[in-house]
Amino acid sequence: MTRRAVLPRSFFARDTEIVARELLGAVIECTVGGVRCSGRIVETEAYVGEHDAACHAAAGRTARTEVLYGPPGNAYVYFIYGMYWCVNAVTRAAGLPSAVLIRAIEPMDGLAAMRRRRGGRDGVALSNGPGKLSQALGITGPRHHGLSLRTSSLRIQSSLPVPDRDVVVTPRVGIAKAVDWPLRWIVRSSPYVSKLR
DNA sequence: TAAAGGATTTTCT
DNA sequence: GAAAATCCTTTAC
Repeated sequence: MTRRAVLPRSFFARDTEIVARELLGAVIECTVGGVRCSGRIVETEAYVGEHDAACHAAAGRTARTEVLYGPPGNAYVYFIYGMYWCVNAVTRAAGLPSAVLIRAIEPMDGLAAMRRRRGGRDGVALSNGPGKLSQALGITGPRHHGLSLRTSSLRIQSSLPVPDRDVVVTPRVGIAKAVDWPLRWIVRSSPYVSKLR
């Protein structure tokens, strides 16, 4: 089995845009009930602070956004549209609410479990979206918790960096409040990037 | 291929 | 009470 270093907190304690870029190629892993699933991150999105209209912290410090104000390297997991979960890595420093949403992964380990959780779907439909990959990896509540990405069963590990020529930045999708804020990073060659709108 | 509507619950106004 | 960092199905062109 390939050994990968779990990313240190210092990795996340930097500008959100940089972390979003460098998370491309990293491996996110989640073990539930002894079953380990993982995938290579191919799409991320940065949410930077209270002045970012699309960031949940734009609403200020509330019970929901408390995790965003905590230390970097924690996972901000939230429930959306009454159905789906989304996973973020908290960035910068405590008191500076910001995070990177993991938008798509290429499945690596635990294919059978991912297919089962995704209702028998396969191929890119397995994880080409933030709600899909969370479901495939088995990531669920409690609401907006702050599990450490170093010590919990949900981890992000280093991998080979994705070369610049294979990376593109595009405007955000699906967020009417900040469509002109180009903080969405994707691996151009990956078929798993989410659908453009 | 694109657009529209539904599912379903939390969150903040 | 309205909107939401989504996804899936159905309907229209």
